[in-house]
Amino acid sequence: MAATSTSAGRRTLADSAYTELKSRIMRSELVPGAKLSIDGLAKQLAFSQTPIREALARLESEGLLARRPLSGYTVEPLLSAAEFADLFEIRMMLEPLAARRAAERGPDAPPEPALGNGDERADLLGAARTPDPSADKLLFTEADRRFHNTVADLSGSAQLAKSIRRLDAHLHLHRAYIGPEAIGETEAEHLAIAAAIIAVKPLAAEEAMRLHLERSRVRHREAFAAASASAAQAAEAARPRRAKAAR
Amino acid sequence: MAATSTSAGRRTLADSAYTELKSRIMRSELVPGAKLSIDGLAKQLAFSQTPIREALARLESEGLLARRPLSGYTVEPLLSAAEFADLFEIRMMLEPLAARRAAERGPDAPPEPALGNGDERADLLGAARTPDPSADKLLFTEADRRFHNTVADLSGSAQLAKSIRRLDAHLHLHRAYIGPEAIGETEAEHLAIAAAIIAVKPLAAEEAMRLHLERSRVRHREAFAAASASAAQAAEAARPRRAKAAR
DNA sequence: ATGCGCAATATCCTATAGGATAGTGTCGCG
DNA sequence: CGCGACACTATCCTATAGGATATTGCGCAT
Repeated sequence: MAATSTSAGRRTLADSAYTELKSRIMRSELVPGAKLSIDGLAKQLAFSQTPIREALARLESEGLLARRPLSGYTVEPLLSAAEFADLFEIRMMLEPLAARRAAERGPDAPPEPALGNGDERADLLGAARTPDPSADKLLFTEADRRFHNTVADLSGSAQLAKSIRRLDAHLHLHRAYIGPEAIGETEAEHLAIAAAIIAVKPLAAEEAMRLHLERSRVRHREAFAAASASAAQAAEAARPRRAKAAR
Repeated sequence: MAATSTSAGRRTLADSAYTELKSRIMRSELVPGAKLSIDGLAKQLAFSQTPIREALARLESEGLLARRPLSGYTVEPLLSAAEFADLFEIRMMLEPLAARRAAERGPDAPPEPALGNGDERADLLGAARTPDPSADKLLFTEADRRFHNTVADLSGSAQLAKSIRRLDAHLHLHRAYIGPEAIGETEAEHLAIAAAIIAVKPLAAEEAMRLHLERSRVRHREAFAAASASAAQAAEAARPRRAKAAR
């Protein structure tokens, strides 16, 4: 699930720290601009510094954190309006292709070993279904990401899947600000895409994804203003002396 | 230059280790499948384990290394033929757009603070020029990467630039296998793209980039076979008892 | 001869301590 | 009253040591 997948086996402390910190960023417990103290986190999570360090290095590589060599890590700022538009433009190029490929491959395509577990196809409809109309926003966020990642994996192209997967790292805040009525629309569009893929209709799948992204972009645009405003004041609140610093 | 840019200031040991290890992978001193011992590297580079750990974590996030939780890091395998094709298909979507944008912005575009230093435009022609017809292959590799990254930065879209930048991580081996006559062709195509951007001709720049990628794909395809064969036997040689393990 | 189980080793993972550096607050001077 | 220099503190960076785990090699039974 993580972009940096720990294939299988034991969960090491570095993995736990990585998951925990990423979750906090997703939940907006760590607002953009907040400073992450390295041994502060170590004490707080009851880990040593080394696993924290490793987790922070990964998060920096993903673009969620910024590092200033002898000064510490800070949470990267929110997407600007221009970056937001660019992001959707890129998605609009990549994801419809992924949907088309997923449909083209058909139900009995050879399972790509490098990609997911192989049961993505069975999971497709499940992933398309959003958890609950009035459930936690975070669940919706996660479900949305999961569906798009599932389609990306089904495309059979590891490169494409990785590119798509890396894009949505910055969408968490905007997703969180989406309205409840949008959840139903999103689910319907997801189901349409899934249906086209299952029915092996490549062009329909591509078009459905394109439509979904276009509508999603409009939906998010409203949420974008709210998120920006909220984040701005949160960042302002974080500016004073170690306000939101991780204790 | 590195995808994980260390903004500015001091170079920490972790940065040095990161650069050194990445360089070794680029030079094929570390072949795919080779095992990277963590304290072996520490002794060899005369660092402690912690900075090595941090460097490895970053390289893993970039996709150059694979990690198995309690077993160590290994160099990721070379691109398969299918992945190679996919990679160029993605580049073909992203990079022409970047070239067009770079030309559209014109010479006096507001310098994007989040992006490079701002002197990319002045550097464009310099970057287009390949170092030497018969120079080291590694220099060509680096120059090629630099030119494409420069164009990506000039696009003004941070998201687009990051997406493009992340793609070329796996191209190093194939670039290294390119023939000397291809270097001249590459330079000519680069110069054409740069000229179109400088002349503020968006459509020409886009088309020039598309043409360059198409020709590049054909050129690389031949190199691909050679690289695959060589890498296969190298991986075979690395299979036996810790053959290429980092001492 | 082949497959299985056990022991030894190398390696990773984690914890703690010390040196170095950037940021902050205070004091004194112009 | 404003500004510069100094010292202090918090934090990062690096190094070393010990416990836990996977892998490897050997021996034995089938």
